Amino acid sequence: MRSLPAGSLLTQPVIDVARDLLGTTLLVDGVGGIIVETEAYARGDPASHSFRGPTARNAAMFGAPGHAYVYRSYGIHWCFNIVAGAEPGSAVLVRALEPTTGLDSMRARRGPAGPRLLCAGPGRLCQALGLTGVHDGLALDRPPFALLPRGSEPAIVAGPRIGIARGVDAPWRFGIAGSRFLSRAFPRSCDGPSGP
DNA sequence: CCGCTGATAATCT
DNA sequence: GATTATCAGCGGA
Repeated sequence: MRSLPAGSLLTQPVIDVARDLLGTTLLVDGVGGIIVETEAYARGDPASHSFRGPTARNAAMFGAPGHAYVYRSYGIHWCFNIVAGAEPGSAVLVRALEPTTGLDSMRARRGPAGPRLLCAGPGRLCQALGLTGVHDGLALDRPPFALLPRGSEPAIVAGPRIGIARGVDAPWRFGIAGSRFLSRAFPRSCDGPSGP
């Protein structure tokens, strides 16, 4: 199953790619769902792993767009990025999916959980889809990966990125407005029933 | 509902 | 030796 050629969408500025990936479907061995939350990490961005230049860990970030950058987080979890952007050293962290396919496989890996928490967060998402370091550097337009185009452009909300110590002012976290599958709510938005 | 804390290991200074 | 793009579990309001 082929989709989303690496040349077109993914070579725009990484901020744009982070927004354009919302609503697309990510599958790993046929298990996955709709991307509902992303974060952009740019070259020259103090929050990015690429900020201090290429290393063994971030090598994939300096490779071709359309490949995976997977790294271990806090010694426990994995985090999955889509290498993208007009410049090398940029990537989009995929933070949450709306699960649509292979829910049983996800529960088998994550344990019994409501659909809302299966892929809500970068660590949970990787556990549910079976993503690990072996996927680091792999191309996303061929198995086990599939990245399927979205239908129409969703309504998007933006806010500061989560869990970082530097670059906290950049509003480079993006989500589908009103999604129940986000890792956290967006601040100061009309997203949700109890808004101002 | 909210906030705090421990777990746990690669990576980098 | 410090830091880290996290999560589950717990306690309190």
